[in-house]
Amino acid sequence: MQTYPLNDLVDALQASVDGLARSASAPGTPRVEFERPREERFGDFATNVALMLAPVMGQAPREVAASLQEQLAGIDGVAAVDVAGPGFINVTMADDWFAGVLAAVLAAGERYGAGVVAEPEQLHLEFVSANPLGPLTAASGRHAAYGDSLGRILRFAGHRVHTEYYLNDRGRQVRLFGESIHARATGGEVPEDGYRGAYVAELAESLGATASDDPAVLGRRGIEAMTEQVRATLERFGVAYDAWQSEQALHDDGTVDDAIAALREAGHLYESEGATFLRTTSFGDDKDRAIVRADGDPTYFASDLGYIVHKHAAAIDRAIYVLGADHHGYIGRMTAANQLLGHAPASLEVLILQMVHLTEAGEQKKLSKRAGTIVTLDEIIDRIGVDAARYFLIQRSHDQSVEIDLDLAVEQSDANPVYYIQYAHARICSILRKVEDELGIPAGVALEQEVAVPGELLPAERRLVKRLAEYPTAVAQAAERRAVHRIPVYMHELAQDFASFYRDCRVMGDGIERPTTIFRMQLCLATRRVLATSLDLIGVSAPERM
RNA sequence: GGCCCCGUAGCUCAGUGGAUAGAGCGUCGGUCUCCGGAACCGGAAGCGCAGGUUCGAUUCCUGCCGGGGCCA
Repeated sequence: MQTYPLNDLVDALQASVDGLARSASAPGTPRVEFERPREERFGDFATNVALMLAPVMGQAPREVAASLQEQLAGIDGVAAVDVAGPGFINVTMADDWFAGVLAAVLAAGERYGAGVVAEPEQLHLEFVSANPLGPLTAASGRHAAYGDSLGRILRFAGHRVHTEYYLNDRGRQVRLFGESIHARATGGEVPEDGYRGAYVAELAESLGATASDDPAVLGRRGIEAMTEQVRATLERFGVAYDAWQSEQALHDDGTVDDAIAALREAGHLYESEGATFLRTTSFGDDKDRAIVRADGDPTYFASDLGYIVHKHAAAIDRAIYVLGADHHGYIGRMTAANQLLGHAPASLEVLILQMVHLTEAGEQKKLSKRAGTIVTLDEIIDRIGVDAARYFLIQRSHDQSVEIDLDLAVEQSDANPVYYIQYAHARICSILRKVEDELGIPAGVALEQEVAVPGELLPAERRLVKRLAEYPTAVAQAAERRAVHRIPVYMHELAQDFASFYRDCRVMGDGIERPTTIFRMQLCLATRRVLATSLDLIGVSAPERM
């Protein structure tokens, strides 16, 4: 596990806390966490660990804080330690420590903030997996943006991640899809619950479908064509999978049969009214689930069983499913199936994404793929661009529904926070260009110089370095909690801190000595680095000019 | 009827037990001889309701009310 300056500070205090807890034979020891103090004048970092340690020590919080205070004061880089309020410990860092942080960022380069997980896992991450029976919708766009970003974050944090799109390319829907295409080609009636979107007619034409075509064949060909379209949309959206897994292939290669055989062997199956059921209730599901219908046709759930076997064939620690809120009912049967197949409960993790609402002209749009009233991901990208779309779709917690006002996104795109962050990046590039042009100091020269604080740090400089120091923590939180939105929140804060620095601290100009210019260039370089890597974590570009 | 998510500022949302609850948009008022004004500074404005656990609850638990969704 990679550690960074802030980790070192936490570890040092943790050691003191552990020692104190041991000396008092306390049963447990609280975990040290640093946060921002209530007010900046209190110090650079604050911790409430004394408040948590007090009950297990049987002492007053302020007493505990006082004992920790001495030990903290002895740590390298700590300038002052104060106890405040009910027992908060506020720490002020020395300028040298800030220089050390900056040096650490520059030395780590694009790997700064990487490798923060203590126990790396082999992860299988499945997301989107929308039926290829139509174009990707806005909701799929959220899944794509979230899943892809999560994959990037988990990898960056230190996990090994394999991403997959599961393709539902068999079953009743495929037949219906073929019949719908056939109907469009011949001018006949689209089946009762068939697909009516305009794209079906276009598909019929591009496939050259005629009345003599077999609907079943049309369905397969239609799915192939739609899959290619889905793939193209995702590629345009910056989303690439390690693999695409066909449902049909799981049947063709015997994986589904093997899964069923294994479950039968273990005695988890039974027959009822001609159908075969899996005893998912033995692991908490609401009811047992059919896996083979009375007519001998395997259900979708049977395919899911095969897919679980397929995922675990790669010796993974955990399979992560990103599902929509409309699929939360699947959690029970999936977790049960995972355990019936002999895997530990923790080896399957389901993340539920809430819905995406689109509003236009002041009213919420009703979306239905079958009725053909959809807003496609391609349309959204056309209107607001990949960067804004990805940012919009992940900036909220995954268990919060997302609203996109299409009019606002177009007309007031300047108000989009993604531009604010990109602007900070572009502005830094501009400053560095200017310093090179006018003073003849290229970025490379500043990078090679040892970091040295010229004189005393200004508040805006301290704020900016502190924010940079917090980046590894933000990455770790995003990864641990699967909280992709932590990244845009962090980036925005960083961009704000840079804006204040820009206002208060000139990199070049009258009265700015060379050491100051070099130091501030280094600050710019470190900030640009973190902006660029964090933007990349969510698949958004970091432009040098806007 | 059962289950899931949500209720924080006018709006959209951060904040998974600790100090005086934050940001964007909107609003009101300021800042342009200055490295990019797509900017900066400041003001007004908020935890749905009621219990419980705790030294301490926006956060955890229960009930109610309200919004959304899935299943039957």
